[in-house]
Amino acid sequence: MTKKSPARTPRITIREVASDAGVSVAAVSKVLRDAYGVSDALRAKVQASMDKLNYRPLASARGLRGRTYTLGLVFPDLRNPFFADIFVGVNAALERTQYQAMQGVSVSASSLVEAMIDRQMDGLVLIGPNETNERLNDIADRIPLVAIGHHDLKEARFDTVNNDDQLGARLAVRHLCQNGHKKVAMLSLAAPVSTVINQRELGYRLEMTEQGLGAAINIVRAPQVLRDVQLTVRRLLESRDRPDAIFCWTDLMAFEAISVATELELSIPQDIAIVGYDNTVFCEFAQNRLTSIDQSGEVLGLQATRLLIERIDGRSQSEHFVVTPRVVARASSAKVG
Amino acid sequence: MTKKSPARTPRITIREVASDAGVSVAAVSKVLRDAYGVSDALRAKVQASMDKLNYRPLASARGLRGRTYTLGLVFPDLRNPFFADIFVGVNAALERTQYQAMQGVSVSASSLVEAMIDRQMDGLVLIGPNETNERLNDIADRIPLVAIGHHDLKEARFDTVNNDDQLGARLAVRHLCQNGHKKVAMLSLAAPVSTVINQRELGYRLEMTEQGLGAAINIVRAPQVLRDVQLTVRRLLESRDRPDAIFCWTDLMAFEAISVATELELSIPQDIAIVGYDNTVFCEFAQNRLTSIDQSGEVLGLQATRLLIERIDGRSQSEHFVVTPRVVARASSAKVG
DNA sequence: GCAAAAATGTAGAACGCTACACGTAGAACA
DNA sequence: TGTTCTACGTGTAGCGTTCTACATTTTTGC
Repeated sequence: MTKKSPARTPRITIREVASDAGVSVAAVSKVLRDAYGVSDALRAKVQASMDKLNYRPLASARGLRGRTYTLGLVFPDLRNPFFADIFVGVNAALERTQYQAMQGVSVSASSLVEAMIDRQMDGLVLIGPNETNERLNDIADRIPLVAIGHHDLKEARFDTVNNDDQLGARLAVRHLCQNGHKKVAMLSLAAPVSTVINQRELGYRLEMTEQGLGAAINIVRAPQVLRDVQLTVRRLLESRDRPDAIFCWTDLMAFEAISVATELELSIPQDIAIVGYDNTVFCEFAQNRLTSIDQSGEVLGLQATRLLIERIDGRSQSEHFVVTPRVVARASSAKVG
Repeated sequence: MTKKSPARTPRITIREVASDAGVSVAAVSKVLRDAYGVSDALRAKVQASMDKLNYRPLASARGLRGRTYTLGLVFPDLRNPFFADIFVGVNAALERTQYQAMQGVSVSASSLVEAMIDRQMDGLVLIGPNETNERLNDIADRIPLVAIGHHDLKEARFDTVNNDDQLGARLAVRHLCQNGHKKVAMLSLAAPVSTVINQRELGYRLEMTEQGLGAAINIVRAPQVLRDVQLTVRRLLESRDRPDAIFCWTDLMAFEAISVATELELSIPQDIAIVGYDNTVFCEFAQNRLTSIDQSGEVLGLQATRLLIERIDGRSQSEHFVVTPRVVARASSAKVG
């Protein structure tokens, strides 16, 4: 089955570095790990040899005894450009460390997480995980874990990084109300993909009530499939008592809402105002001009990575970092009347 | 520096499986690798033990002797949803294999590739690599390699998967001409990110000439930065002899072009027609309605993965797979006049 | 100046797996 | 009957690191 592959030049090993520098293998390892008990002279000598031979430690071998200096990022999907922001933050945090991030994508994180554990990741960042608290705790028992976008914190044995989704939703509703929109509907997701949705729906409900619009509360849930979202929005916009604003749980959905509204020749924001969530780069485009809630993905990624490395280094008490979201107002929700 | 981490339950090893099944470690390894010389009875016994103990082989340990069953994907950027299509194809190809894909993102693949080699990836798929043929050959000498979106094939020691970018560009121009647009400009990238650009520019030139529009050839190059693209497009659209169509090298750029045109209150396609490349999901939206060239990312990903696994299994002669692109016409390039 | 403590370096046993080299038993062949 | 194959299992030496335990040297304290 497996034929012989063409011979490849063998790698430089720690042994060769040691012999080149005239020291022991253990000494080189110490330098590598920045461990205790290394004189400046030794370090310099070893560094010189490593540079000269262009030595790079092999992660698998390191992993067998210690760590691999690899972090796993688990994304729920690659389509949403918001995740790119998170990634930028992760990379910023990794700068000047030995760590490297590897991403995986999966709808149900389960099997991917196992695969990452098999591959000796030193720690995991789960983004918007569709998992119960219990399941996450199980994972955390096996590998240092940080979750971005998970709000169920009872006895969490892992760290979390979130924006305040409840507040974000409230800000969206408040902003719409301030601009004269009353019948604010919310476009949400049918399958509760994560606890994030619950928080946003809750925030929406609370703020609507607080604004005295309790009677207008209207949460419409669409499946994640493109076609179905459009159908759902169309039904909403063609309904007898059409809302005058939609708060969409994600920019991506908001763009679809804009699309349907455009097709129905409704004008935005006069006939229907729209607010999204994530403040993706696409919001800026003139054809969208989408008001959105910014949760600074970059900060989320940066903090999550920071916490993860701390955890790998031994911290066992959980920490929970929260970012305050803010409204970025654009034309799609401008004042009317 | 490194504190003691909380004790984690130790992993099940191949030794425990062997002892549970009452066979040798070597036998278990054979079953694991589907190697020659295993009776059905033995296999069944071992499988049962593995299932019972919930055994999972450790990739690092495997990597030290054989392969890790991990493939590395190198993306140039995460923002472009086109890459998500490629990823879908990759995963389809990996179904029912032991392999798992890990992604990394980097503008200059260099250091990421090194990191992936350090981490014992069995092979690499480089997507739209900004690298010379020579450099890619160097990498291919060290690890099985497939490039998606690389056209410089002289003596390539790796496989490539491409759509016919030259043809794609020709189709775009031809389509625009057929719909009555004459002064077709091309919006390209300032820094030649990959050989893909050259091919598309070449196709544009050739087809323009063939259509008798050689005099109207106009390639405008913008840096990859958002703000600069908008500036470049604005300058183009406000110029004395404004083109009546723009062929954009990427959907993402096309959306920006639409944005600027909208701001300038030009109507699409009457004042300016626009065609993109990649046929991203966003093209479908009513606010974009973007005509685009489809290069079926899913097929690209699938084929690349297939080729890579073949190569890991020992093939050393290069193969080059080409997908034929097609025009997906939408309103942004409709017939005028 | 001498003991104790601190600093610096080394040897060598793992880590979990693969793959080579072999051993054995039964089948096929002459 | 003996001989050669083939199929199936096993023993074990690494793969390239880390890390504990220990040996040696230097510094410190008095």
